[in-house]
Formats: sequence, C-alpha cells, structure tokens
Amino acid sequence: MSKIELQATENLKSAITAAMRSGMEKGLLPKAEIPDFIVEVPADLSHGDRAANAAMISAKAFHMAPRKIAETIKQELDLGGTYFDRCEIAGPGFMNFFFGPRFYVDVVKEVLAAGPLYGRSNWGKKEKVMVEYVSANPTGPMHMGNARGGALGDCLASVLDAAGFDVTREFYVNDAGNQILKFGHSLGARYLQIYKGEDAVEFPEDGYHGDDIKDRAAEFAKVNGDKYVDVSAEEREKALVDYALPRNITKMKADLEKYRIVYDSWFLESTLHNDGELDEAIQILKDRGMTYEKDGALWYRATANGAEKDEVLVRGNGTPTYFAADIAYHRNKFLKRGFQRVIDVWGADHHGHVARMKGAMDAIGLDGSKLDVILIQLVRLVRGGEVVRMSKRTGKAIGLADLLDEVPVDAARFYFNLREATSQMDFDLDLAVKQDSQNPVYYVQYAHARICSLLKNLAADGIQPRKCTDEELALLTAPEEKDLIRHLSICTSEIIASARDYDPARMMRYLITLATLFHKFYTACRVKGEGKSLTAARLDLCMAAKTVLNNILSMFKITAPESM
RNA sequence: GUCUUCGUAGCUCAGUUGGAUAGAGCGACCGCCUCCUAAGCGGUAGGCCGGCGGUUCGAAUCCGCCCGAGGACACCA
Repeated sequence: MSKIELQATENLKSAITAAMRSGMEKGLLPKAEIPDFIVEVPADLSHGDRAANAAMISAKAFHMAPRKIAETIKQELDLGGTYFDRCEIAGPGFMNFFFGPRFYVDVVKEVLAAGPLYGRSNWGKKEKVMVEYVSANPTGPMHMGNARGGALGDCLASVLDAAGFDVTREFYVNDAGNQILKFGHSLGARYLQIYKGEDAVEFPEDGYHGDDIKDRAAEFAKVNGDKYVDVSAEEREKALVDYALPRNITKMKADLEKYRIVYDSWFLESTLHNDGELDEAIQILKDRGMTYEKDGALWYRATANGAEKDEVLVRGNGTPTYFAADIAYHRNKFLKRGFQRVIDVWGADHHGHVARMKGAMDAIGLDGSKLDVILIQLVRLVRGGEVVRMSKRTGKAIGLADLLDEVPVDAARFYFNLREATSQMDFDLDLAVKQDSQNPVYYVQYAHARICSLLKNLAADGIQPRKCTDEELALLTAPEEKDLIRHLSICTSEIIASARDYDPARMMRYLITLATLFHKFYTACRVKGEGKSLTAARLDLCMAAKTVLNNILSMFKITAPESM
C-alpha cells in the first residue's frame, strides 16, 4: 500500500488549514469558516509540485484580495511536518509548493520495498463487485464489439482489484430463450439439407446464416448419421443444440483464453429458468403490483419508474422475454450472491436497456443505483487508411478470432484500452503490428527492455542493484530524475482515479508518460561508469521504474519483454 | 421525432469536481550515436477548443439554442 504521495497532499492541506487558523487568531484574517479548498497537481509542472486554491476560494468569505490572503497564509505556514520545503505565490493567488529532497528519497524506497504490490491500495474497502463482460451470444463467433468489451472489461476488473475491490469476473451465457430456439431451427435446417439437398429444405428467414452453423450440423451428421432425419423437429433440434452449444462455449473459452481473459464464473441463463428464479422474480413484480396483462402477455409497468413505455415480461405464447430473465439474473447477482456493486459492460446498442434495468432493480426492491453499465461504443477496423468490414479470408465480418490471427494480443489489449469506452474508435490494423515508435505498445515495452538490458550490462561488470542509503538516493537531483520519481509517486492515486471513473485508458496514458520520462532520464543520465554511489542510486531508480512498468503491464496482461 | 455518445493542431486524442501562456503522440521539417538498445532524445512549424448567446473575478470545462457525426428506440437479445 503506497502512501507517500497521498500523505504528502493530506499533510499539506492540514498545514494550510492550520496556517489559516493561526492567521485568524492573530487577527490577520477575519474569523470565518474556512472554505473547502483543493490541493492539486498543477497542469504546468514548472509552477510547482502541488498548487492550492485556498486563497482565491476564500476571497469572498474573507472580503480580502486573494494575493493578500495568500501572503498571510504563507507567513503563518509551517511546512515542517510535510514533504514540501518551499511555497510561492503566483498569478491571481495560487499557492505553489515544492517537494523537498526527502520526498524523492522516500518514493524510491517505497517503490522498491513494495515491489509487485506497489500501486495497490484499499480504496475499494474489499467491496464485492462483479464485472460482467463480453457475454457473447453462444450461437456464433465473437465479433469486434466483443473484442473491445473483452479488453476493457478485463482490464477494468484488474484496475478495480488493484484499487482494493473484491472483484469477480463473469460471463453470462445466453443458453436459453428465443435465440436458442432460432439456433435449433437453423441447425435443424442445415442438418436436413445435408440429407435432402439444399433446395429441398427451406432455411428460416430469421435464422443464423453463418458457415459455423453449417459446420456444426455437418459435425453432428458425421457423429450421428441420418438417425435424426425422421424424428420430430423438436427432438432433432434439441439433439443438435445439445451437441453444438457446449462446443460453441468451449470454443469461446478457448478464444478468450488466447486473449488472456479467464473468468471466475460462467453463469448459464438456463439455470434461472430451471431452478425457478425467473418465476420468483416475476412473482415478486406481480406481488408488488408492477405488472398487468394485456393482449395475452404479461407486462411490466416500466412507466411507473419513469420509462416511456412498458415492457413485456412473458409473451403471449407463454415464453419469458430476455428482459425478464435479465431481471432475475441481476437479482441473483445482488441478492443471492451478495454483490454490493455490479458493473455490466454492454455494446452501445443496448443503451435503451440501461434505464429499464435500473428501474426494474428498484421495482423489485433492490437498488438500481448499484448497477453501473458501461456502454462500449463502436469500433471500426482500418487498414491502409480505409475502413475494413469483411475478412479477406472468410468473406465474413471480422471477428475476435480473426483479429488475433492478425494482431498480437499485447497490441489488441493495449489499443482497446487506449480510448475511453464512450468514444468511438478506429482500430488501425497496420499500426498495431508496426514495430516502431509510432506504435505505443512498443514504445512502452521498449522502456522495459532497455532497463533489463542495462541491468545485464552492469551485471557483466559485477554491479548488482543494492539497497542504497538515504544519502545516496539524495544524489538523484537531475530534473529528469525528479520528473521520473514524481511520476512513479502518483501510481497509486492514478489507479484509484482509474477505478473511480471506470476508465482503464487512464492507466495506459500513465504508462506512456512513464515510458517517456524513463527514456528522457536514460538519455540525460548515465548509469554505468558514474561514481559508485550515483551509479547505485540510479540503478535503484531504474529498478523502481521497472517495477512500476511491470506492475501495470501485468495488470493489463501485456508482456514486459526482457529484450527487443 | 425522442433518447444517447461525441465535436479540441493535418491525423488520433488528453485536458482530473470552472483556474495560471490550451497539451501529448503521430505526420512534416531541422538536429543528436568513438558512450548502458537511435524501437530513443532535442528543436521548429501547426489552434476562433463546431457556432451563437448566458452564468462567473475567471469557461475547452457549467446552462440554453443551433450546426455536424455515430448509435438506440421489437411480444430480438
């Protein structure tokens, strides 16, 4: 658990508050409530390491000019218990603070002491949170939306874990309901076509037209021969679904594992139908007066929770809708399994579903505000500056498996997390495989490889990293060294911010900046061949940078190569 | 039409609950390896923050209207 940077800010805040109180007691400032001011990292670092707006924000309450207030605070300020050793007043009344040498020494020591745990915190207080993502339809292969959702959901789960949440990753398998019937019809038609000819059997208009359906039907025929040709459609389709579905799910698991996504649980929708939870959920809504019957269907009074129109729970033909199952599913997450917070990663096309799911949670007696939905915007694949829709090889839409054939997993995971979920993005296939500085994946990995190479080089001369004394670490005073250390220090708060905003892309930006600062340090400061103490101190700094690079890359399941 | 995500450098995007001269990467141009990986570093050029109003000491950020792009509005999932 890293504390120094958070502590530095907190202590400074207390010191400023104390200075204002002292000013009031001496009659230098009017006795008034101290407004809630902030201490932040200034946009322009040349201004200082931290900036406080205390003077400006108090101007109204104190009826004093901000600069005058700032002067008084500065005069009364005791920085003794903080990591700061200097304060400057600037602009309209900003107070800028500068770290003293002890800060830099302590950060390097802290990173090295914490090692793989550096950056982790208890911010989430072990709250039980579920991240559900991908949850692709098991009737066919996964598409690009699943690829982006997979990278984002998986990395978000990691970020939450690092920020101190108790995280469970889940895949919801839609192995029941309408689309499974459709799946069965499609398989049935393809199976019969094998024995009766393509023209003799009509393929359902709304069926799944993909080749994967043909392939599964053919596999099934190879195993079972024609013995399902003359049985009832129901029996035939059940046998086909029972054969194909587990194989599709196994294939999805395999594809996702290639993508380095491993779930804690695969939740089958069918269990909700089979164990009565679905009926239970519908019954509760009935009991609460949230339903009515119309045109032979059972409706949910969504309009009671502000929705524009009501929704069907059970169709006229007696089968429940996806929506009904989803209510039961989310009730299961919250109530049966005790998740305190549930995050769903969905495609942007589901956005109409968000408000009514939250409303339904309230309607069923749970708290809809504990359900957060991240809507992933569209991905366009681009090659040679042009949008590509179809795979050249298969002629079909490019899927997750196709993408991973073409692009390294490292690049895919990196790229999909480079942008916020809410922004539409272009995935440049040319860039993702390019092995040069245009490609941020390599840029970051190169920083790690450079450190490893440096270590090898020094080891050949018999120099190993060792624990430096405070005096030795205090030699790290070059601007490039201080910039790098300062960036290392904010790792924990960046992870927390990332978790708070559900924005793993923030960590990718942190990582790129970290690489930049290391490369600058590397160019400006030599490690090898300096004095013994300075070499040792710089080596420690390299180890600290390597540690943080490693921690974040492994958090995102991107490899950190020893050499490139 | 209603809802929703957006609009910032040539391109792709940052910009943290309103703050200091609006940033980065790529692309363009110019430099830097007798020295730990040049997959790197430095420099130059490039902006009416979509537009118009409003709130504020202060707006890329908040509010309203307009313009433009993507997505959603099923007894589908």
